[in-house]
Amino acid sequence: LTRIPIGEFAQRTRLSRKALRIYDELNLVVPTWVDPGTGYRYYSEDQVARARLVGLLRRLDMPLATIAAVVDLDRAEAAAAIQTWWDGVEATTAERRALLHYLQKRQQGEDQQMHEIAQRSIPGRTIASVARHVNIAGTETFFDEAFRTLRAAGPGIEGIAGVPFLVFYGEVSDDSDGPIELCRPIRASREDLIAAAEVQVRVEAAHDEVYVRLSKRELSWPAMVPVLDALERWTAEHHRRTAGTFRQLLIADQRAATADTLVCDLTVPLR
Amino acid sequence: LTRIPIGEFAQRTRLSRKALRIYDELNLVVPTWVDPGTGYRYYSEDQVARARLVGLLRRLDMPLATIAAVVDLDRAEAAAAIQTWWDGVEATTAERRALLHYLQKRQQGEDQQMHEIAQRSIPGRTIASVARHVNIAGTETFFDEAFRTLRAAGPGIEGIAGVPFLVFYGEVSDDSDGPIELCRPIRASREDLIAAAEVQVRVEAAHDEVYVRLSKRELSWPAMVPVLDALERWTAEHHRRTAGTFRQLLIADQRAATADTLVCDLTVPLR
DNA sequence: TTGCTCCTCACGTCACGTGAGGTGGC
DNA sequence: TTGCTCCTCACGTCACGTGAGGTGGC
Repeated sequence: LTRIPIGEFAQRTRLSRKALRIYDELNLVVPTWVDPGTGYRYYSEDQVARARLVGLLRRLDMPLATIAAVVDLDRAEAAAAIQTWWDGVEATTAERRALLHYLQKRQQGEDQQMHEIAQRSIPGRTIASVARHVNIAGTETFFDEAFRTLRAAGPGIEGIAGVPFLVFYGEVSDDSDGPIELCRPIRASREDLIAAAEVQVRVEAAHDEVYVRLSKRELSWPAMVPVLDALERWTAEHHRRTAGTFRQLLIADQRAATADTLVCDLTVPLR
Repeated sequence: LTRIPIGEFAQRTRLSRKALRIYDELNLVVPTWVDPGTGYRYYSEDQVARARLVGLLRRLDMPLATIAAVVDLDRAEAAAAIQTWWDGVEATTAERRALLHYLQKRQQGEDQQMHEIAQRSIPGRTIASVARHVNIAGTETFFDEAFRTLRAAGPGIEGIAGVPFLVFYGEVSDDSDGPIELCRPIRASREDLIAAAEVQVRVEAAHDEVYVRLSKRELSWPAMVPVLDALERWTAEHHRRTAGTFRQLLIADQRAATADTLVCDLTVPLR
């Protein structure tokens, strides 16, 4: 039945008053009693442990939203949730580290050309596509849905004229949703298609493209940066210029693939 | 003499327009020509590389201020600056990792009592002190200056009655400056002191304190959290209550110490 | 009664994303 | 002339720090 005012509670938990007020608002650490007249917050002794845990997780830089989920789980579940979150942090750090090593090697002039880059001609063709704005979390779902939509609307197996591909028109990341398009080259004319509002049909002109074949592992974001740089360099060295954003030709099922399976051609169209 | 508008430049560098406008404002990547009538930004071919480097460093999560410093250095210096920055990132990650392991062990009930905690009585005494608000970066300087101030104003060697100590009244971190106080127990009365505006003299009442002896390594921030928790637990188990914030008794010179030298008593006063 | 603690706005931080509302260029 | 690109505000994000201006409690 101790009634601890916010200042003392802040000292005991090594949190700031401001932080405590925010945690109150977010229902993370709610004072056991608030004076209705003055708005003064009073905490109890047994809230110290919870507040400290929150503070400790913040020191790990865990977002408050994640903390809110974690602190209401039981021991074992909480431990698992924390571990899962931290694995993500370590994975991100590993990717950054890899990108740093690439940068350092490049700065030293070690132009490690690990990828075999080539050029090929793409004939003019008709393309059926489904486009949408998605962020990273939504790509998987988009992919499934778009594929189903195209299959339902499409001209059937005999009308398919090539490997499906994704076009990325803007940046797709954690906190930004770029326009993305799933495309399928077809033999059919517009009339063969079952009407579906989402499906667009257009004719793509003949053009050249540079490409490189990538494994599932190399398809993650930071890992792709050096590859795109290499494609650009190759293009410049061959006195060509790129036209538009890059594409991913889906040459194998990603779901069934291991990290080293070659699943995709990364492609940039040329003028 | 290519005149690339912002949209095309954004595509080629895989940066957003918004980002490019910000980099322009910060003089990080400035368009070679801006139409004075319309404000349209036009970039040139040779800016692509610089813009890409900025984008790559941003992917590593380097702050724009650091990037601004890095991109204007030559190869070798830039490489060194990047490495220094990254070392800091890795150090922070290592500290977080250590704190996580502490948390995980604690949750599993493994109450690893690595530190020997004890209690002792402090007699009432007179204290001369210098206080200031500092953030992490300023502590070193504060320490030097405060020590010199105290020595200049103080009663001389024969008047000193104990080890100097630091009191932390608030949180001291990267982006917050807490009030911090360097204290020196003295035998002298107020009259013995040379007047110095910054120096305060006060009488501290007799009290008990819990303490633990720490090495230089254990004195870093996240590493201290478990130790403070342990002091709190010890206090509760012995049916005492803490009074105020913690202190660091400076029992050895930190500068000359190796990571394992015991340099400090971490102390919490009791009621 | 005097300080001290507490309260609630409100603004700044950092690097952008996302409209709104408007104009220039092909 | 119609779209498309570009422009400049302005607000939101995240977890607070830092006053300002005001009131309650011992």
